[in-house]
Amino acid sequence: MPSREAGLRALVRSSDALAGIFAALGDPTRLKLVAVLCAGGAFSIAQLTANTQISRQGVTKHLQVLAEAGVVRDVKLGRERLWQLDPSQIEEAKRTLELIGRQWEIALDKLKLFVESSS
Amino acid sequence: MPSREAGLRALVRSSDALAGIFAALGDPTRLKLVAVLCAGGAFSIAQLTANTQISRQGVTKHLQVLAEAGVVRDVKLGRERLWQLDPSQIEEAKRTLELIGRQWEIALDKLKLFVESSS
DNA sequence: TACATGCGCAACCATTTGGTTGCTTTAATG
DNA sequence: CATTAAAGCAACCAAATGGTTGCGCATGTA
Repeated sequence: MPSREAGLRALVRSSDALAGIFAALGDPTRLKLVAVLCAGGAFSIAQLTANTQISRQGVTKHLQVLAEAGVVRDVKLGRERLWQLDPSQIEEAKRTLELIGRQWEIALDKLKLFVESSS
Repeated sequence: MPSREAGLRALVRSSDALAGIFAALGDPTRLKLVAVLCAGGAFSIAQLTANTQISRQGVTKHLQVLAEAGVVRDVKLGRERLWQLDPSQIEEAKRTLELIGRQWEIALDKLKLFVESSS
Protein backbone atom coordinates (compact mmCIF):
# COMPACT_ATOMS: atom_id res chain seq x y z
CA MET A 1 0.00 0.00 0.00
CA PRO A 2 1.45 3.33 -1.04
CA SER A 3 2.01 5.93 1.61
CA ARG A 4 -0.65 8.57 2.01
CA GLU A 5 2.18 11.09 1.65
CA ALA A 6 3.14 9.93 -1.81
CA GLY A 7 2.23 13.31 -3.26
CA LEU A 8 4.44 15.19 -0.88
CA ARG A 9 7.34 12.87 -1.44
CA ALA A 10 6.93 13.31 -5.15
CA LEU A 11 7.00 17.04 -4.57
CA VAL A 12 10.28 16.79 -2.72
CA ARG A 13 11.72 14.46 -5.33
CA SER A 14 10.92 16.75 -8.23
CA SER A 15 11.52 19.94 -6.33
CA ASP A 16 14.33 21.02 -8.61
CA ALA A 17 12.24 21.07 -11.77
CA LEU A 18 9.29 22.56 -9.96
CA ALA A 19 11.42 25.25 -8.37
CA GLY A 20 12.58 26.08 -11.88
CA ILE A 21 9.03 26.82 -12.96
CA PHE A 22 8.29 28.92 -9.90
CA ALA A 23 11.57 30.77 -10.26
CA ALA A 24 10.71 31.52 -13.88
CA LEU A 25 7.44 33.08 -12.74
CA GLY A 26 9.17 34.80 -9.84
CA ASP A 27 10.00 38.02 -11.65
CA PRO A 28 7.54 40.85 -12.37
CA THR A 29 8.70 41.34 -15.94
CA ARG A 30 8.37 37.66 -16.74
CA LEU A 31 5.00 37.43 -15.04
CA LYS A 32 3.77 40.28 -17.21
CA LEU A 33 5.11 38.54 -20.29
CA VAL A 34 3.17 35.44 -19.32
CA ALA A 35 0.08 37.55 -18.76
CA VAL A 36 0.39 38.92 -22.29
CA LEU A 37 1.06 35.53 -23.85
CA CYS A 38 -1.74 33.71 -22.07
CA ALA A 39 -4.22 35.94 -23.86
CA GLY A 40 -3.40 33.83 -26.89
CA GLY A 41 -1.46 34.33 -30.04
CA ALA A 42 2.21 34.46 -30.81
CA PHE A 43 4.21 37.63 -30.44
CA SER A 44 7.60 38.72 -31.68
CA ILE A 45 10.31 39.91 -29.36
CA ALA A 46 9.92 43.43 -30.70
CA GLN A 47 6.21 43.36 -29.93
CA LEU A 48 6.75 42.04 -26.45
CA THR A 49 9.43 44.63 -25.80
CA ALA A 50 7.02 47.44 -26.62
CA ASN A 51 5.08 46.80 -23.40
CA THR A 52 8.11 46.98 -21.14
CA GLN A 53 10.60 49.57 -19.95
CA ILE A 54 13.64 47.47 -20.65
CA SER A 55 15.71 46.77 -23.73
CA ARG A 56 15.04 44.13 -26.34
CA GLN A 57 17.98 42.08 -25.13
CA GLY A 58 16.58 42.24 -21.63
CA VAL A 59 13.29 40.83 -22.86
CA THR A 60 15.12 38.17 -24.82
CA LYS A 61 16.90 37.04 -21.67
CA HIS A 62 13.63 36.81 -19.78
CA LEU A 63 12.04 34.81 -22.58
CA GLN A 64 14.97 32.44 -22.49
CA VAL A 65 14.48 31.90 -18.78
CA LEU A 66 10.80 31.16 -19.38
CA ALA A 67 11.69 28.82 -22.24
CA GLU A 68 14.22 26.99 -20.08
CA ALA A 69 11.47 26.33 -17.58
CA GLY A 70 9.19 25.16 -20.39
CA VAL A 71 6.65 27.89 -19.77
CA VAL A 72 7.01 29.33 -23.23
CA ARG A 73 7.89 28.16 -26.73
CA ASP A 74 9.22 29.93 -29.80
CA VAL A 75 8.65 29.36 -33.48
CA LYS A 76 10.66 31.10 -36.19
CA LEU A 77 8.76 32.78 -38.98
CA GLY A 78 10.77 34.68 -41.55
CA ARG A 79 13.06 37.04 -39.73
CA GLU A 80 10.78 37.07 -36.72
CA ARG A 81 10.78 34.80 -33.71
CA LEU A 82 7.31 34.36 -32.31
CA TRP A 83 6.70 33.35 -28.73
CA GLN A 84 3.71 31.62 -27.29
CA LEU A 85 2.66 30.14 -24.00
CA ASP A 86 3.03 26.44 -23.21
CA PRO A 87 0.56 25.96 -20.38
CA SER A 88 1.61 22.45 -19.41
CA GLN A 89 4.28 23.51 -16.94
CA ILE A 90 1.98 26.11 -15.47
CA GLU A 91 -0.55 23.33 -14.95
CA GLU A 92 2.12 21.36 -13.17
CA ALA A 93 2.89 24.26 -10.87
CA LYS A 94 -0.81 24.73 -10.20
CA ARG A 95 -1.16 21.08 -9.22
CA THR A 96 1.71 21.49 -6.82
CA LEU A 97 0.04 24.41 -5.09
CA GLU A 98 -3.20 22.45 -4.97
CA LEU A 99 -1.39 19.57 -3.34
CA ILE A 100 0.13 21.84 -0.72
CA GLY A 101 -3.22 23.41 0.05
CA ARG A 102 -4.93 20.03 0.24
CA GLN A 103 -2.26 18.63 2.52
CA TRP A 104 -2.63 21.63 4.76
CA GLU A 105 -6.36 21.10 5.05
CA ILE A 106 -5.86 17.44 5.91
CA ALA A 107 -3.52 18.54 8.70
CA LEU A 108 -6.14 20.99 9.93
CA ASP A 109 -8.78 18.29 9.99
CA LYS A 110 -6.55 15.98 11.96
CA LEU A 111 -5.87 18.72 14.47
CA LYS A 112 -9.58 19.40 14.79
CA LEU A 113 -10.30 15.74 15.42
CA PHE A 114 -7.59 15.60 18.05
CA VAL A 115 -8.90 18.66 19.87
CA GLU A 116 -12.45 17.33 19.84
CA SER A 117 -11.46 13.87 21.06
CA SER A 118 -9.55 15.31 24.01
CA SER A 119 -12.26 17.69 25.24
CA MET B 1 -19.09 47.45 -17.79
CA PRO B 2 -15.78 46.11 -16.65
CA SER B 3 -13.42 44.69 -19.19
CA ARG B 4 -13.43 40.96 -19.65
CA GLU B 5 -9.68 41.17 -19.11
CA ALA B 6 -9.97 42.61 -15.62
CA GLY B 7 -8.29 39.55 -14.16
CA LEU B 8 -5.29 39.82 -16.41
CA ARG B 9 -4.94 43.53 -15.75
CA ALA B 10 -5.08 42.82 -12.04
CA LEU B 11 -2.35 40.25 -12.55
CA VAL B 12 -0.15 42.80 -14.24
CA ARG B 13 -0.92 45.42 -11.61
CA SER B 14 -0.03 43.18 -8.69
CA SER B 15 2.75 41.37 -10.50
CA ASP B 16 5.39 42.55 -8.05
CA ALA B 17 3.78 40.98 -4.99
CA LEU B 18 2.85 37.86 -6.92
CA ALA B 19 6.32 37.52 -8.33
CA GLY B 20 7.55 37.67 -4.76
CA ILE B 21 5.51 34.62 -3.85
CA PHE B 22 6.64 32.68 -6.90
CA ALA B 23 10.24 33.67 -6.31
CA ALA B 24 9.99 32.46 -2.73
CA LEU B 25 8.84 29.07 -4.02
CA GLY B 26 11.43 29.14 -6.77
CA ASP B 27 14.19 27.41 -4.88
CA PRO B 28 14.43 23.66 -4.23
CA THR B 29 15.41 24.04 -0.59
CA ARG B 30 12.54 26.40 0.12
CA LEU B 31 10.09 24.21 -1.77
CA LYS B 32 11.13 21.28 0.38
CA LEU B 33 10.68 23.37 3.51
CA VAL B 34 7.17 24.22 2.37
CA ALA B 35 6.50 20.56 1.67
CA VAL B 36 7.50 19.73 5.24
CA LEU B 37 5.51 22.55 6.76
CA CYS B 38 2.33 21.89 4.79
CA ALA B 39 2.04 18.53 6.51
CA GLY B 40 0.97 20.58 9.52
CA GLY B 41 2.54 21.49 12.78
CA ALA B 42 5.20 23.98 13.75
CA PHE B 43 8.88 23.16 13.55
CA SER B 44 11.97 24.75 14.99
CA ILE B 45 14.88 25.85 12.87
CA ALA B 46 17.00 23.03 14.24
CA GLN B 47 14.33 20.50 13.28
CA LEU B 48 13.98 21.92 9.80
CA THR B 49 17.73 21.98 9.35
CA ALA B 50 17.97 18.26 10.08
CA ASN B 51 16.30 17.44 6.74
CA THR B 52 18.68 19.51 4.65
CA GLN B 53 22.34 19.45 3.65
CA ILE B 54 22.99 23.07 4.48
CA SER B 55 23.80 24.93 7.65
CA ARG B 56 21.33 26.26 10.20
CA GLN B 57 22.04 29.82 9.10
CA GLY B 58 21.31 28.85 5.54
CA VAL B 59 17.94 27.47 6.54
CA THR B 60 17.24 30.60 8.57
CA LYS B 61 17.86 32.73 5.52
CA HIS B 62 15.49 30.63 3.42
CA LEU B 63 12.81 30.85 6.10
CA GLN B 64 13.20 34.60 6.13
CA VAL B 65 12.67 34.72 2.38
CA LEU B 66 9.51 32.64 2.76
CA ALA B 67 8.34 34.86 5.61
CA GLU B 68 8.95 38.00 3.56
CA ALA B 69 6.67 36.58 0.89
CA GLY B 70 4.07 35.73 3.54
CA VAL B 71 4.25 32.02 2.83
CA VAL B 72 5.35 31.16 6.34
CA ARG B 73 4.96 32.56 9.86
CA ASP B 74 7.00 32.17 13.02
CA VAL B 75 6.03 32.09 16.66
CA LYS B 76 8.51 32.21 19.47
CA LEU B 77 8.20 29.61 22.20
CA GLY B 78 10.83 29.62 24.90
CA ARG B 79 14.22 29.58 23.28
CA GLU B 80 12.78 28.06 20.15
CA ARG B 81 11.35 29.73 17.10
CA LEU B 82 8.65 27.62 15.52
CA TRP B 83 7.70 28.00 11.90
CA GLN B 84 4.43 27.11 10.27
CA LEU B 85 2.82 27.51 6.89
CA ASP B 86 0.50 30.38 6.07
CA PRO B 87 -1.44 29.05 3.07
CA SER B 88 -3.13 32.30 2.10
CA GLN B 89 -0.37 33.50 -0.20
CA ILE B 90 -0.08 30.06 -1.73
CA GLU B 91 -3.79 30.24 -2.45
CA GLU B 92 -3.22 33.56 -4.12
CA ALA B 93 -0.50 32.10 -6.30
CA LYS B 94 -2.74 29.17 -7.17
CA ARG B 95 -5.53 31.52 -8.24
CA THR B 96 -3.08 33.31 -10.48
CA LEU B 97 -2.10 30.11 -12.23
CA GLU B 98 -5.76 29.19 -12.58
CA LEU B 99 -6.44 32.55 -14.16
CA ILE B 100 -3.62 32.09 -16.64
CA GLY B 101 -4.84 28.63 -17.55
CA ARG B 102 -8.42 29.80 -17.91
CA GLN B 103 -7.40 32.73 -20.07
CA TRP B 104 -5.41 30.42 -22.27
CA GLU B 105 -8.42 28.15 -22.79
CA ILE B 106 -10.58 31.10 -23.69
CA ALA B 107 -8.03 32.05 -26.31
CA LEU B 108 -8.06 28.49 -27.67
CA ASP B 109 -11.84 28.54 -27.90
CA LYS B 110 -11.77 31.80 -29.81
CA LEU B 111 -9.24 30.40 -32.23
CA LYS B 112 -11.35 27.29 -32.72
CA LEU B 113 -14.44 29.38 -33.46
CA PHE B 114 -12.47 31.47 -35.95
CA VAL B 115 -11.13 28.43 -37.75
CA GLU B 116 -14.56 26.86 -37.95
CA SER B 117 -16.24 30.02 -39.21
CA SER B 118 -13.72 30.42 -42.04
CA SER B 119 -13.90 26.85 -43.32
C1' DT C 1 21.87 46.21 -54.99
C1' DA C 2 21.04 48.93 -51.23
C1' DC C 3 18.64 49.57 -47.12
C1' DA C 4 15.88 48.83 -43.14
C1' DT C 5 14.20 45.56 -39.73
C1' DG C 6 14.33 41.84 -36.47
C1' DC C 7 17.25 39.38 -34.06
C1' DG C 8 21.62 36.90 -32.05
C1' DC C 9 26.09 37.07 -29.71
C1' DA C 10 29.32 38.66 -26.45
C1' DA C 11 31.19 41.53 -23.14
C1' DC C 12 30.44 44.07 -19.34
C1' DC C 13 28.40 45.86 -14.96
C1' DA C 14 26.04 46.32 -10.31
C1' DT C 15 23.22 43.90 -7.33
C1' DT C 16 21.15 39.92 -5.37
C1' DT C 17 21.38 35.31 -3.88
C1' DG C 18 22.73 31.15 -1.54
C1' DG C 19 25.85 29.72 1.26
C1' DT C 20 29.52 29.76 4.80
C1' DT C 21 32.01 30.83 9.40
C1' DG C 22 32.78 32.97 13.91
C1' DC C 23 31.02 34.95 17.77
C1' DT C 24 27.24 36.65 20.89
C1' DT C 25 22.80 36.39 23.17
C1' DT C 26 18.95 34.08 25.26
C1' DA C 27 16.74 30.59 27.74
C1' DA C 28 16.21 25.96 30.00
C1' DT C 29 18.40 22.69 33.19
C1' DG C 30 21.74 20.25 36.32
C1' DC D 1 25.60 29.45 39.25
C1' DA D 2 27.55 26.77 35.42
C1' DT D 3 26.43 24.45 31.44
C1' DT D 4 24.16 23.35 27.35
C1' DA D 5 21.00 24.08 23.58
C1' DA D 6 18.61 27.21 20.28
C1' DA D 7 18.98 30.91 17.90
C1' DG D 8 20.65 35.72 16.37
C1' DC D 9 24.09 38.93 14.24
C1' DA D 10 27.54 40.19 11.10
C1' DA D 11 31.04 39.63 7.88
C1' DC D 12 32.41 37.45 4.07
C1' DC D 13 32.44 34.86 -0.40
C1' DA D 14 31.41 32.92 -5.15
C1' DA D 15 28.05 32.58 -8.35
C1' DA D 16 23.78 33.83 -10.45
C1' DT D 17 20.68 37.49 -11.98
C1' DG D 18 18.89 41.47 -14.35
C1' DG D 19 20.22 44.78 -16.99
C1' DT D 20 23.00 47.37 -20.43
C1' DT D 21 25.75 48.42 -24.87
C1' DG D 22 28.01 47.53 -29.29
C1' DC D 23 28.23 45.04 -33.25
C1' DG D 24 27.34 41.48 -36.67
C1' DC D 25 24.08 38.40 -39.21
C1' DA D 26 19.87 37.24 -41.68
C1' DT D 27 15.80 38.43 -44.07
C1' DG D 28 12.35 41.12 -46.29
C1' DT D 29 11.69 45.27 -49.43
C1' DA D 30 12.33 49.69 -52.40
